[in-house]
Amino acid sequence: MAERPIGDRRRIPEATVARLPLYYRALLETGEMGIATVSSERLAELAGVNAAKVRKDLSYLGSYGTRGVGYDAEYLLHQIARELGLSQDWPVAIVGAGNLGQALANYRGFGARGFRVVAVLDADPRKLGLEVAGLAVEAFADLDDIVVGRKVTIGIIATPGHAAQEVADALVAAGVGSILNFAPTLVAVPAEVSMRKVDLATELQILSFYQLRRALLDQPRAAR
Amino acid sequence: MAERPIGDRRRIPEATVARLPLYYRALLETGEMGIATVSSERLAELAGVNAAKVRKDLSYLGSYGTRGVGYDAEYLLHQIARELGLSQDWPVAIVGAGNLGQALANYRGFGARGFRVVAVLDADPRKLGLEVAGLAVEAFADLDDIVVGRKVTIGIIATPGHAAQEVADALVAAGVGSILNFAPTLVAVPAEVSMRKVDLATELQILSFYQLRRALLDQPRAAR
DNA sequence: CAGACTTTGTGAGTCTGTGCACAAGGTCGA
DNA sequence: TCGACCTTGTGCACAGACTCACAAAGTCTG
Repeated sequence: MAERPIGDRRRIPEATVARLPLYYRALLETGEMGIATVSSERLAELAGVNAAKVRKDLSYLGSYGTRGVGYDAEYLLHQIARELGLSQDWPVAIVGAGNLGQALANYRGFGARGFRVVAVLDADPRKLGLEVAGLAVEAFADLDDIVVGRKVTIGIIATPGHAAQEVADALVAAGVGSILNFAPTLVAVPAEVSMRKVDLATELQILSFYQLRRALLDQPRAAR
Repeated sequence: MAERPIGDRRRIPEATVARLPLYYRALLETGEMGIATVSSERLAELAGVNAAKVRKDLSYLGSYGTRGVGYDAEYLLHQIARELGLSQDWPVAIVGAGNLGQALANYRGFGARGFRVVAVLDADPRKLGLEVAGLAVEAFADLDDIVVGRKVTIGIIATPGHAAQEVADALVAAGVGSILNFAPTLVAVPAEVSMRKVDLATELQILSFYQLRRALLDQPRAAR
C-alpha cells in the first residue's frame, strides 16, 4: 500500500470531492468506537450513500482497501485527510461580525481540523474591539495587512448582500484563494479563486418547492 | 400567456429547481430598477449562469417569454414565485437556540418571502424564555403541540450533531415535511420528507481540497 | 494446501445535466 | 404589408455521475 503523491493521479471528480468529507467524518466515528477495519458497505451506511459509490470514490485516491477484508480505518482516514489538505493549517478570516459572523466564529469543531479563525473583521467602527470567540473585531480597512501577515488562505463573507462583492474583491486582492460566501447575492471572482456559497433563502425556497408539490398531492384542488 | 396549473406539467429537473431561486432574486433586483422586460442573456448575467440554461430552465415552467423581446419581468417573477410556493405562508420552527439558532432567527429577509419563524425551541431549561428575534424560546418537549398548533411545515435543526437525529425524528413525528439541517451529522428521514443540509465543515474541506491543489501547482516539491 | 467465502476495484450501460446552434415566432420600421 | 432583425424554445450531441454486476484478489477453515 504505497501512498501516491497528491495531485499526481487521475483527476478526482467534483462529486467525489464533495463526498470525501462525509467519509472523513464517518471514519472519525468508527475510530472513536475502536473499529479497526471498515467495509465499503459499512462506510456507505455511515455516510448515507451507496456502497458502490464509496468504492469508486475511494479508488480515485488509490488502492487503499484489501479485498475480502475492507479498509483499514485509521490508514484510510489518514489518506483522506491528506487528500483534503487537513494535515495542513488553514488560517481563516471572517468578514462581518454580525449575528452570523459571530455564530460562525464560535462554531465548535471549527478550529478542530486545520481550520483556525485568525481574524474577525467588520467595517462598522462600533463593532471594533468587540470580543468574538476570543478575538477582538478588527477594521475591514486592515484586511490586506491581516491576510498577508497571518497568511490567511480562506475568507468567509458574513456581511449583508450589498457589501459582499466589495468584500470578495478585497479578499482576492489581498491574496485569499478560497472564499465561502454566506451573503445572498451573486458574487463574481476570478477563475483561479474557488468560491462556494451557502444561502439560507435558496435552501428554503427549494424546500418550499417540494413541500408545495406534496401539499398538492394531498389536495389536488388547491391549484391556486 | 396562460398560467399552467402547478405540478400539471413535465417534471422539473432538480438542477433547475435549485436555480429558480437565483432567477427569482435577479428578477427582484431588476424590478427595483424599474426594468419591465428582461432577456435571457441579461438574466443569465444577473444570476451568474449561461443564457441557454436560463431559457431551458424557464421553458420547464411554460412559455412565458416573447420571442424577439424577452420576458416580462414582473410576470415571470410572479410565475417563479408561484412555482416555488412563495405566495404561500410557510411557518418555520428553529430547534436549537445557540449561537447559530439565534443568528438564523435574526436573519433578515427571512420572513420576507413567505417564510416566517414562529418558534425557537431548545432542550436546555436555562434557555427557556430567553428572547430571540422577538420570540421567547420554548421547550423542545412542546415541539409536537407547537408544530401542530402553528401549522409548522419547515423545521430547522441548529443543534449540536449528537442531538440532530433525535430532533429530526421528533420533527417528522410531529408532521413537519421539510427539514433544513445545520448539524454536522448524518440524519436519516423517511423518503416522503425532504431534507437539505448545510455543513460548514464540509464546505471548508472542499475549499481546502482545491486550495491544496493550487498550492502544489505553485511549488510542486511540497508533496508532504 | 485447496476450496469456500468475502470484499474490493472497475468495465459497461444508463441517466441527468450542459451547451451549441438554429428554426420558429414575434416586433418594428418603412 | 413586407422584410429585416431580434430573442425564445428546443433538438441534438456530449460530458459527468450513478449503478450494476462481476472478475480479481485476498482471507480463513479444515
